[in-house]
Amino acid sequence: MPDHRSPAAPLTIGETARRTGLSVHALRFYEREGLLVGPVERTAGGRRRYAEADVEWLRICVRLRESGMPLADLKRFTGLVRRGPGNEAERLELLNAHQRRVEAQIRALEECRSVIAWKVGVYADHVARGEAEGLWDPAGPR
Amino acid sequence: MPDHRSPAAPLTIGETARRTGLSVHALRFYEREGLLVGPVERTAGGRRRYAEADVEWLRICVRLRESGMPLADLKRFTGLVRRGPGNEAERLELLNAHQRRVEAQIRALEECRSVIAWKVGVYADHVARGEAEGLWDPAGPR
DNA sequence: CTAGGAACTAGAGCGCGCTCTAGATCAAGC
DNA sequence: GCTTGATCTAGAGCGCGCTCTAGTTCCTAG
Repeated sequence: MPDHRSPAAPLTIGETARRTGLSVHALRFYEREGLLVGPVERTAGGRRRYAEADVEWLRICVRLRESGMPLADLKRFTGLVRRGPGNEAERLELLNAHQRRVEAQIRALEECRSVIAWKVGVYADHVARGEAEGLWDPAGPR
Repeated sequence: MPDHRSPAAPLTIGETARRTGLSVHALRFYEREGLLVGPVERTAGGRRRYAEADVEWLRICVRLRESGMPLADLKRFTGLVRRGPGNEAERLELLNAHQRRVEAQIRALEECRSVIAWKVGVYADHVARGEAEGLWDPAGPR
């Protein structure tokens, strides 16, 4: 079965920035830091040309970063991937650990949310009462 | 046996740190930054004595911080509270805005979680297959 | 009285993750 | 050729939120 998709024209750094949500600066920074699996291609004039695979990898990086993975861990993970097949178990372990952290984060945020919601309730009540009665409790809620 | 509850014996900075989860350093820092509603009491010798109300306020601060509120916003909120009754609507607005951000954060994290879960699935599959067959796809998943 | 730990102040320092600068080069359109 | 804007490199700088230092003072126990 033939592949209908075009051979994915390489992207400039600007286009890659737009597609990943990273800044151009950040893209160069990530590269310097070794957060890309393979070396990025260059034009004769020295400009970077990103392949689709690079963009996909970067999108995963963005997710990992968004969810709080430190650059150091991301670097470790990238290193494993760069070293090629054979260490999938290790990669899995790393991702699993991160996943657990993400879940903990979500739980923590949900708790915060409920505390804030309670506080919002207190104020909403207070405001409603105030508007109704034009009277504030001098020792009201903080 | 001393009563840790009622007339709420004032707490040392160390005890307050333990109860709020903030460091002693952070407590002093917060005070300098004007993140406390009222001035903290002092002993004759100049040591801080925190009241229960301070601890409660700090616990809210911790939740707000944990959920990503910048110190600057926290400071604004504290300012409103310090100015006393009359600006509850403004406080409510601030908290509501933050609540929306928290919800957005949770949604974002949940999306990350699902991306990561997918990736974990890919690897888990890979590892299982590899253990079963002792064979790795040279162009396997990143 | 003495020792040891907790707390005090003012201010410097730090870790993270970019972000920005400077000065040069490249590439596309007129 | 010239202009304009994107990109290049190496490295400095920054914003945030604490954290740590130095040198001193307080307080409690023995």
